[in-house]
Amino acid sequence: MRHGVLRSSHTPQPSFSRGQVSTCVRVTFTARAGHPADANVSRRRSQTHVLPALLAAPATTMTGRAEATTSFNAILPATAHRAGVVPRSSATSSGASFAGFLRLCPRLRFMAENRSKWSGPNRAGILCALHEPPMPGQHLAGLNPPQQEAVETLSGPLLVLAGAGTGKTRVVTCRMAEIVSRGVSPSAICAVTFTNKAAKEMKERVRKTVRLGKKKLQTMVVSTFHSLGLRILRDHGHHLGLRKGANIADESDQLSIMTDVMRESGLARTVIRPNDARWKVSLWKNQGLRPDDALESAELGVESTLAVAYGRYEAELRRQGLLDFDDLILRPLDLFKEAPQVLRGLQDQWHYLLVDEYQDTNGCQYELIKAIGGARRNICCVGDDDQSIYAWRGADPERVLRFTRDFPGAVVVTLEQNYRSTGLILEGANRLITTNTQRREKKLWSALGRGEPIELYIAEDEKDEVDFVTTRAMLLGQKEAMCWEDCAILFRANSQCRPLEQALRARQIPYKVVGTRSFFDRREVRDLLSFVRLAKNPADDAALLRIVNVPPRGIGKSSIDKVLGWAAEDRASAWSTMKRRADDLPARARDGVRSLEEIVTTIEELARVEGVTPAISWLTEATQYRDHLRQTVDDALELQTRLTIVDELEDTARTLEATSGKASLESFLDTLALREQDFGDKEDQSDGITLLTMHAAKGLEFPYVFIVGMEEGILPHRNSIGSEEDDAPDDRAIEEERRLAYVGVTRARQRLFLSYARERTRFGRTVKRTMSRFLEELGLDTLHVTDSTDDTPADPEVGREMLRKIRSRFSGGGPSNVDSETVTDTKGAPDSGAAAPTKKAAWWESMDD
DNA sequence: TAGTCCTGAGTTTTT
DNA sequence: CTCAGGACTA
Ligand SMILES: Nc1ncnc2c1ncn2[C@@H]1O[C@H](COP(=O)(O)OP(=O)(O)OP(=O)(O)O)[C@@H](O)[C@H]1O
Repeated sequence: MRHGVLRSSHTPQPSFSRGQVSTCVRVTFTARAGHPADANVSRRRSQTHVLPALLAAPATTMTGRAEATTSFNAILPATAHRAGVVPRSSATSSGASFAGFLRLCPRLRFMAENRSKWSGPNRAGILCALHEPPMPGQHLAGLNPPQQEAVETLSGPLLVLAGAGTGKTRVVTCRMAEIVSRGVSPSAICAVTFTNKAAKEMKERVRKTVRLGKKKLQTMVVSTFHSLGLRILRDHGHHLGLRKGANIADESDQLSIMTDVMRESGLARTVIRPNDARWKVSLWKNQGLRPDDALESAELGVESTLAVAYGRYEAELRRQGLLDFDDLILRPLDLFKEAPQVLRGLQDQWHYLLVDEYQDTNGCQYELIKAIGGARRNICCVGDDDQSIYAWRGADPERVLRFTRDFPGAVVVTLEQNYRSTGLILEGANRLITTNTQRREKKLWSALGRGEPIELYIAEDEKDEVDFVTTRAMLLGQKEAMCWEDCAILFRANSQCRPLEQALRARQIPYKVVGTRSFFDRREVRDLLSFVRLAKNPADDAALLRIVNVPPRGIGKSSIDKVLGWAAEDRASAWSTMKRRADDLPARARDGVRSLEEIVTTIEELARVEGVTPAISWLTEATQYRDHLRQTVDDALELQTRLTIVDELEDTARTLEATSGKASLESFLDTLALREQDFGDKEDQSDGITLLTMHAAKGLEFPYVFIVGMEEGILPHRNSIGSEEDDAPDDRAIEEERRLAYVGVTRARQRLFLSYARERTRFGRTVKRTMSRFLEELGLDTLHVTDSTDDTPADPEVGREMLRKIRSRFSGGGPSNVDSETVTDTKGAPDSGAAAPTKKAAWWESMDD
């Protein structure tokens, strides 16, 4: 078959989007041999490139089933080898390498999974190879010998220590399946992960692996550490004197409480910013240091004053019946001391504990798990010291290496085969990580062939960089039939996300953002939830203060101060005091208190009787929150955004109750506080490119990965580099950054695109940037580099550089020309606009257009 | 009490 | 540059 250009002749739907192509898009496959540009394309494509293109054609043009199967059978082994995906010896249509090969073909996978009409003999085989593991009940079949050993080691401490993509998580899920298949009740299993995303992913994998009904399955605990801690506190917190309605303090509550206690402790915000103070206190808590311990270990001066403030902070939280995130881990430990019978109960309940990403557990989390493991010590941890990226939060990168000391007699299993990435990606990752000195040496190899080289794009500026990403992504959609959902864009900091979103939106490429906290941190959400919090826990002064006069109801600053004064005298909560002594306030304020009281009690009643959804709807009505917004927000677009946020909050309640039945205010607030549920009603995880930080990406994988901002100052982050005057750069910090880069790189299965910008506009100033040291360490000479200005190596001569810039502005594509390949194809398939996949722009996205 | 204007600080990563 | 929070005035 000749190479050619895929051109959609009917709907502008050149890219392939799962779930959208129920009817075949007609694609003409035009051979373009002889075109001057083709020589270039062919040469470049002679590696794996050709493969997806070939597969894309039959998938869209074929109608007959027989044709489909024969074509696949004919093409697969040969092409696979030619493409370098599978070594010749294993390039057959059966066995593990076939599976590996299939995983690299999103299009094929899509067909096998979604086109029920296609039922050729290979379908079962393909599905079998793709699904994880092959079929429910056959979980052992998809494992290599060391994995099997780990899965079958069912008693005593077990550590799986292995590099990225070696199937550690698969071990965890299959081990759970194995436990269940031996007749153990799923309720005896508790699996813990670090992030919501990972927990969700694991639940999904378990669901596919275990042969169990939904009911039974739900008795199995698969959750994050924090949600596990909260569960324990909710069930048994009364032993600690924990108030029934204890609320979870969000970041801004923590901040305002911290600001208060700092003032009381005589700690000026110029000395240490409240946010930094909060951060430091959180670190103490994560290390398991109580206020006394902190005071003892603190250096004299600011730190010891802060330790005092820490004590007050804790007291204040307790007074208001609040828990901060760290308490969710810390307080269960107190509980176990206070009420050993509770611990014994848990030990009896969970006979099997599993911890994913063990390298990220901090001191307290370790204690928690160890305690629940008890004498049975039936703890299975999987991890990779090279992927430890949470030291800043109290995790100890060496903890995973200490496992055998912490749990004497532990079985340790190591895995060496990487099933995720193609060779060149893996080699780069290995080169990068071996630069670290503090690490355990590991073997890591891949049988997936060399694959494509890692690509590096050197952009002119930040705009050029995002242009590159979107252009390249569209191209991959057109040429390689990339599903949007097979693609992810990774970045170091959340702030890098916005520009990407804008660019994607401009091209109408669908996307989804993972874990951005922006929804929950919106003022509208926090306001409305504060009413709910108050309804649940009248002692929650933080919540009261936020909404006491929102929307304005005549309770001004002086009234509030009065109430706070009385409350302090009586040692009572602000809300109860306010209600009790409303008559001592000015008439307007008194009326305000009465109406607030009415609102709060009604929320509670409504929620109790009818559920959260009506309670929230009623709340927005009763407070006339929407009208309030209409009055205070002038900008029409901004208003629209905020109104939609209110809608989305209602939808969130609705979604929660639709999936798990009538909910209590508590479970609603908890779910939101722990960010366990996506915001709004988008349970229908629409297809789209995934945008997420490298931290959030840990444990996930994508065939196509972009990593942006490969610059000194971003990755490694400048706070980790150490200041210029500082002679001793912080090696530990740099090594963590390097591990972070390693995590990012190892998310990619098939293609990896790195990029950085030569200059960036920050705070209105244009700043020159330099390439990340990690690029050098990955092996710059192995990267396929494309420069924004030219493909020839950068010329130091300034004049010529400028000339090039000018020239590129006039050459049709604008300054954002990607590599020659791109240009060629854009000509072939005239910009058909963004792919069809329509994504209704989510509410929060319309904000900054 | 509520709205407007101005200053100054901000960019790490998660629950 | 942009947004948030503080000071100031009606
Ligand atoms: N024995 C196996 N045969 C074929 N594929 C496998 C095998 N084990 C795991 N895989 C596949 O390899 C990929 C990586 O597996 P998994 O996510 O479990 O790795 P991991 O070690 O947890 O990675 P990370 O360290 O990045 O979290 C997955 O796509 C998984 O399906």
